[in-house]
Amino acid sequence: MHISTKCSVAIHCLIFINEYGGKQKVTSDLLSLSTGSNPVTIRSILSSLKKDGILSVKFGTGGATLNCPLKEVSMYRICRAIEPDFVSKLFGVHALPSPLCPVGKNIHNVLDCSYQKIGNDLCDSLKRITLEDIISDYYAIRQKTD
Amino acid sequence: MHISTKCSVAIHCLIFINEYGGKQKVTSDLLSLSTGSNPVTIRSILSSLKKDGILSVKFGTGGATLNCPLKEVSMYRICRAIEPDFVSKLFGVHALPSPLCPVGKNIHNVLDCSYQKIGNDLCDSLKRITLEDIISDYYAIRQKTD
DNA sequence: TAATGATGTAAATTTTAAAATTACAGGAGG
DNA sequence: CCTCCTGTAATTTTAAAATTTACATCATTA
Repeated sequence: MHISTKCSVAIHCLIFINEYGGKQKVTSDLLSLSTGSNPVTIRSILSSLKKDGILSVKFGTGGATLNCPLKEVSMYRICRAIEPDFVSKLFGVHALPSPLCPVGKNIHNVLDCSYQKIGNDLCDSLKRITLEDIISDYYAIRQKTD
Repeated sequence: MHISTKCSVAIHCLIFINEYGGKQKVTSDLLSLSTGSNPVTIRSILSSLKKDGILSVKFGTGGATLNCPLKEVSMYRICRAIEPDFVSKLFGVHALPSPLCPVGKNIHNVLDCSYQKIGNDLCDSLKRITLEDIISDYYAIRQKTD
């Protein structure tokens, strides 16, 4: 019910593929080592990103490569690829308010009004950040710490 | 790791208290009936809201009342009262990236850059919605469905 | 053409976080 | 002093996420 850690792992993978995808075969096992998450999880993440056209994975022989200019891959697109209705899962809602109470009867609709506004704002915010920005952050941080 | 359902329950309670707080004694048991969540959960939510000065709860005899003009109670304030570091829990992050990999070594810092921007935007968005807005939504919806 | 090293998925298990429950001490007011 | 309530700790239950296991399938190459 939160924006999944899968999203963080996906970004990790995308940076990795951008960095090493040309030079070597980037497999789910390799990404598993780098991210510390399970190769099956990686494969399911790559599969989602693939369906969205963000990257390609060679079946049989293996290896992932980016499929799309960095600036066209927004965080919104990544989140949506990983979890299509991530917005509606942002806020948890109590499932069983009393239908006998005027507040209980209407609370879901009332909350929806505000949560929809907030969800829209969040999407806008996510659209403003692209993989290009993230990768330039990555280079900036590497320079500082090297 | 998401914005808790406690936040939805808190809003439910605040609407209820605003509506009935003057007329009758609003106890945690009553709110439990209306929300469908446990009285202990309600008490812990009210306790958080109380600490933030949003409402008062009479100890001993019982009953909750609002303590603050509706327009001064933003969703940001509610979320923060319930869960002080809700922003940092918005995005899950994989715990153990490889320190041997240049990407793994830096990924947490890289993600922080973007997640901080998004967190700030979210806070702005939450600050723009107040209990006053929510309660006027409530009245509007009640009129439609009655 | 068989062996190798990948992907793609389904199903079961483990882990983790959230919420409910139980239990009880303590205060206000009739 | 009895009743109804709050405050809070500790335990149990529930639900969601991630890992693990297992295996069918596919391309390359030796």
